[in-house]
Amino acid sequence: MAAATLEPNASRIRIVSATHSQAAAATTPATQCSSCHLRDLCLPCGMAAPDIDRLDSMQFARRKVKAGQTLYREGDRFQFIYAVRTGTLKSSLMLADGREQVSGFHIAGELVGLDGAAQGHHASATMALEDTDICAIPYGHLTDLAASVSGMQHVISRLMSREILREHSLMMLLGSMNADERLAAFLLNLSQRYAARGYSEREFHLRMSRAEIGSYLGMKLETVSRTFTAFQQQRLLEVDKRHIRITDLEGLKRRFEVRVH
Amino acid sequence: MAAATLEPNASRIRIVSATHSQAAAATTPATQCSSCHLRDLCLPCGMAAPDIDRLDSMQFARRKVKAGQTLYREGDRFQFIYAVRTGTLKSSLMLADGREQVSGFHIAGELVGLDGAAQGHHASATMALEDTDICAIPYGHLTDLAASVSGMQHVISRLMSREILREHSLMMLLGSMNADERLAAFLLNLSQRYAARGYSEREFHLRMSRAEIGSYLGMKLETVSRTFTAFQQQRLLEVDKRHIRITDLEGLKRRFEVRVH
DNA sequence: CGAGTAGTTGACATCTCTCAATGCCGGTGG
DNA sequence: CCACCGGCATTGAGAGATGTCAACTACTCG
Repeated sequence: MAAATLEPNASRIRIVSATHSQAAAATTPATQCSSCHLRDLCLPCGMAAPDIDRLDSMQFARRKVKAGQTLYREGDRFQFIYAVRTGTLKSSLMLADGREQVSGFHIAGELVGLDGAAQGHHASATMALEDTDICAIPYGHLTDLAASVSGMQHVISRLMSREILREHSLMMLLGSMNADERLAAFLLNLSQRYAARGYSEREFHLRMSRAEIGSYLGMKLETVSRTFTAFQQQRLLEVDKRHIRITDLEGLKRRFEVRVH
Repeated sequence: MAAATLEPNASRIRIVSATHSQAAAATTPATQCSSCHLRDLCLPCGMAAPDIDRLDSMQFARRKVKAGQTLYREGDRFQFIYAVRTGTLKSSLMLADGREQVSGFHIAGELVGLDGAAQGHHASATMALEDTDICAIPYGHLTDLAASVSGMQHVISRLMSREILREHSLMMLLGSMNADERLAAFLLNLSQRYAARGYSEREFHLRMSRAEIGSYLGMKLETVSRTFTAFQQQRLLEVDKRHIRITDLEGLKRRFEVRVH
């Protein structure tokens, strides 16, 4: 439903900024990892300096994705993985009957699109929730590089394995937690990710709707909304639409006693 | 709970067959991929003949795991991935309060343990549901090989990406399906996997308890049981404890119109 | 100003869980 | 050999959580 209403919007936007077409070369200047402020979070994370230099030789294309525009759709050929520079994306899968399952939200420094490596085409669709800036990393070049630079092989596996872990904890959440625990886990996860990027861990702005949060957490938007107000009444949060202030971080953590490592 | 009652059992067994200790070298003769009857499903799947020959040079150790015994535990050092030769395994994660979330069941020709690659230790535990025979594949050797054999790099990424896809569909299942759809999806998935191995797609024996199925599908064992009887009343299945006969495969598919393709 | 979108809230329906009783089976020990 | 026990599965009744439907508000965009 959300997808159905948003797609026309996406194409409207595409007409305005027609240069940003799917899978096209960059319109903005290329970028080097070594000088990127996200280098400690993103692709080069954990790499040795000489290996990062090799990455620089690849000159990743930059691209802007407007709010509501899709980066790739389910079934699109897998050519790139994408590093988020600024902004927020969501990935989602579709059931035949139109039900949407949001499989992830991605913020600055995170990598998107690895799900395509198995079959050569993307298994999910990814859309910008706000105006977003990305690096497009040609996957083929990356694996070529891995053949010559021994450390690179490890980097790729680590990226994928990290993705597997991420999905593990989502499965945990969906499989064995109730609504309170799910929302608490979600907010704490976001909080940590913002904190790692130097933003406040207690106060942030959600870029996604209640329906999108609900889909991600396996619950309906009304339940998300009710859980937000419940948390507010328990003095864990202050909520004003999409603006969140965590007033009792410890209390929130107590809701969600997961030992996800 | 399941884990707590089964662990002592595992160690009892270990005393009896003391040679099969965690992460130890094989006690059974090593095996070559090229002559394995599972080669088209397992690790070498999709590889060129010369590359498979390179695999053979690694001489994977074989190991037996008795029913109830664990292959690795959460937190164990990640050294091997394991290929199932015969038998069935389950992987699971634990919440701090003891709730278990089964994250997968693995049968012949499937690979287990890749979740450890990100952090160097396993994020889940894996246990045999029946007497099981595996190949232990040293992950370090595999990545070394990837550095010299260009095709191998691709194989590893494909394996991991496949794991990501598998978890995607589980997320879909947990996030947006009801009890009927979940159980139908589970049975159809099993059916397909057995069919791919030359077994009947309509009749098979479940190696896991109702509680384990329930944990995997995010529902309670009673609900699993009730759903089985409902399917039986609708003439979709014949169920006798763990023996399943699918009498209306198409009808079952209609329950679960997922386009996970 | 009017239409559309997002969010909140209430009332009620439905689904799944919880607790409890029972049956079945295989293994063990008298 | 049989009685007993423990584990697994099934079933019922009732509770509780979440979903559904609908009304209402606030806000944005044209």
